[in-house]
Amino acid sequence: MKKMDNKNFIRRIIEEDLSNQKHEKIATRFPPEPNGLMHLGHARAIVMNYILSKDYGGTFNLRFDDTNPIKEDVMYVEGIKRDIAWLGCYWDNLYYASDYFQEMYERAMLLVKKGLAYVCDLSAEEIKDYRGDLKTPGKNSPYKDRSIEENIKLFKGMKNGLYQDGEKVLRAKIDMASPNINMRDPIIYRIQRAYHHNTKDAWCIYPMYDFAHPLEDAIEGITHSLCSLEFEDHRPLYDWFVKHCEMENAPRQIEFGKLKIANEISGKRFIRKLVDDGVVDGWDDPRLITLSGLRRRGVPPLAIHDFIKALGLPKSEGETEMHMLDEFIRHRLKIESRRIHAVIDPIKVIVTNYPDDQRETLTALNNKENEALGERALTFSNELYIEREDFLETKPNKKWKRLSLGLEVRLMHAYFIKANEVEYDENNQVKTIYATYDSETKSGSGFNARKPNGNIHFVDAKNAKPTEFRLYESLVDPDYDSDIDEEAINKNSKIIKRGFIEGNITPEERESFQFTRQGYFTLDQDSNAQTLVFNRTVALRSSFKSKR
RNA sequence: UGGGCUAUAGCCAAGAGGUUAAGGCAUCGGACUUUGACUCCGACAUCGAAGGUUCGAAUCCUUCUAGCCCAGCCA
Repeated sequence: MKKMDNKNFIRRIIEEDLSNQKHEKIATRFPPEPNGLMHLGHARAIVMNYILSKDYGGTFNLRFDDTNPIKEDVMYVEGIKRDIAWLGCYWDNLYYASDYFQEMYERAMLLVKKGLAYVCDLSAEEIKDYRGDLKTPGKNSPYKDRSIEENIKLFKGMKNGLYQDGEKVLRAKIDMASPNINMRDPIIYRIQRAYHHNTKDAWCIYPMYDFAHPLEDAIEGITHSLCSLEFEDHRPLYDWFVKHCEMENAPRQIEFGKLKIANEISGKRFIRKLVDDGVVDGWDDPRLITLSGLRRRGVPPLAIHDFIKALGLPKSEGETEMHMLDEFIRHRLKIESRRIHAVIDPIKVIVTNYPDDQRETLTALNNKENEALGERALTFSNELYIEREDFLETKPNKKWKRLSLGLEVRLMHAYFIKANEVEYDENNQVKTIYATYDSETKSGSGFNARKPNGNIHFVDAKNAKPTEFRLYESLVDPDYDSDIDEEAINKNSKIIKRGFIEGNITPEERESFQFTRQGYFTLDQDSNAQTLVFNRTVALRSSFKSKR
């Protein structure tokens, strides 16, 4: 796969700003609200803000937008930091919106003193009524004309806890008839007595996003403030606050399309329900596209970077197929992982002409495309396991390049074996294959007198590690074509198989392997001394089905 | 039907009046192969529609059509 890194309109803007000397260096930020964990969709914003700052020699801040204490929790602060660090997007500065509460209050007071903000006593419901709707203009609040002095006193009172929650709000004085509803005297501060994870009980008023966000950006000297499309009609307000609050730096808000993945669940509320109902095994379930889920599944962070870069930063909103990420994952794992044998669904093979008390050790390269990964010892005896799907009693067609009765295949890194007889179990399933091997055909010997009917992998049954394989399929039924809801959940999205890997392999923590001919798998934290547990990260591509 | 956006192949996405309309994923051929993998070669679009401007339009104009977002004291 060739590399690609799409140019995008934001790069163009940045390059212009740099060449015009509008900015000497740029500053970006990722501003999550700590009310849930990050998923692949957020990765676009995280990676792009990070990459852009690095590519143009600027800075990248991580800033928690913690302006609503009733929804937020330190637990998410820690989780988000961990996930972003895992992605390798190291921040130059870590800030919290709450660091700026005092300055925000002062700037809001400035607005009051300039006659650009007022305290409104309308109830939440009345404010909604006065706001009008999409087609009808709003009406002015009866409190809009209070004197500046009164507003100063009232706003101070709000801050000092003189009023009940919800009793008053501070509003910007803009235009109740604006076709842009965001400009209809938006609320700047609300009264909310809630314990804040950072500021504790210092404040009983909290700023609203539309007011807080531009100030946060301006205070940090952010030059390019990227956000998603739904904030496009908030931009006039963003600019209004920067201007009227007399901020020194005027950041530019630029909107891009959110990254949506087809057939995946990303709503925080939905994920939480799946976690609570036990449909998935926590926020880090490998079937989820949360960053923690992807990590547990074994996705290399750089594959996510590759994916994000390939997608670019468009203004259109489509749904990207998961296949695309899969390909970037394989590409990253291909070189960096050891390639070993694992039999996921075993059938026993008895090699009748190999002495029962004999065992030999063969050597195999761990990755022929990356010899730095060294080699390993692989054992061979008269009892082996091969993959159930690698055997059919009679060759079904000329394309069949696996084992059948009377045919010879090469066991990779070992010998040719020929299947002679099968034994069935009570369910009429093949239980044991009796085969003979040919000592002339040892791998590496240069034997080429006969061509085998294919090459398959195996594990020495006398030296095999019991392993649980967790094979994941889409959590969402691919055939479900209406909007994703609970009906769409694929109940068989997690398939557990029990088999073996080579006995001489000792995986490292979270090591990713290529199990030859099958796919990439990563050691799961549920592994223990008796049984290894592997998550399938992604299967190898296969043209087998389409050729059959 | 108020305002703000979007529309290029099955899926993403470059493209800024003159290019054979990049590239990736997927698909389909073929070569190679001790992974039916990898790799390599090859195939695969007239740009939402209709008009217009121009010697020349995916790019400019007009009118349509379709989809998304906005009426939280959420972000």
